[in-house]
Amino acid sequence: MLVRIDPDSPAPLHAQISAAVRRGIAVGEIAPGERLPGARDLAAALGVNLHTVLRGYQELRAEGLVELRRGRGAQVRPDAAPAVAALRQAVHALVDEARRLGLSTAEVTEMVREAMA
Amino acid sequence: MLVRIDPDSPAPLHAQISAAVRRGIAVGEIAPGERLPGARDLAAALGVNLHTVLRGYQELRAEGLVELRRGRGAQVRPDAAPAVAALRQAVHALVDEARRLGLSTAEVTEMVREAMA
DNA sequence: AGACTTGTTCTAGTCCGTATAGAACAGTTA
DNA sequence: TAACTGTTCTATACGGACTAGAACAAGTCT
Repeated sequence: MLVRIDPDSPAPLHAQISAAVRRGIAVGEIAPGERLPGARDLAAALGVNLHTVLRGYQELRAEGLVELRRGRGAQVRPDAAPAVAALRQAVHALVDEARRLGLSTAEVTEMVREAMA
Repeated sequence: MLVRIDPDSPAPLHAQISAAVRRGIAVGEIAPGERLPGARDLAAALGVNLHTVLRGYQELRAEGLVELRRGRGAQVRPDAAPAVAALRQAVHALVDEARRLGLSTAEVTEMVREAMA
């Protein structure tokens, strides 16, 4: 499991961490039941404080994606997964509307690129 | 034109202001060429500082939705087509969800490219 | 049982973005 | 000219994000 962080991003570090794990689950990089790296280990690897990582993990727990237990660590809940399918569906709806307006692929992807920036 | 603000929202006030105007354009509440309320007036109406409103307006200018000129005020650009604004809003929503999932810009644009093909 | 690991909780401090406030400035309009 | 409107500047206050260190509690492993 790989977690990347951008210190220059306006997004809070804890949000970036939870997003990275969320993405891993959504894409299938992280399987349900799998253990996440220990908070102290990940904090050291990212050059970030322990509490920052814990906060990201706790956000994931609040969403029901992972379980946190002392001694055991953070574990992806067995019933976690979809999300990406829903996103893909939203993309289709968006693309249909864009096509109806006569926008090109380049124009739409550029809008996405701008919005992501 | 009606702009609503929620002081308790975690979203910054300037972002709420620009979002409200963006939505107004998208839904057609605000027509292209129409003038937005003066920054000082809107600030007083919302119980907010002048600079906060101006910042929201400037965000809209950065997106190409409005023009700002001294003495004239804020004016919705003639080419700010409501439909496109609506699509832009949809893109924003999609991008927000994608970001929440931790997807990269490349991954999202690729999903769009596939869907457009 | 005992040692170790891991999340939990607490206090405390720094840093930065948000928002406020006031003032002076520069185009636009009537 | 006079009033209006965005622009720019300085300054202050507040809160969230992040860091830091420590003690604590539940689970794991030998």
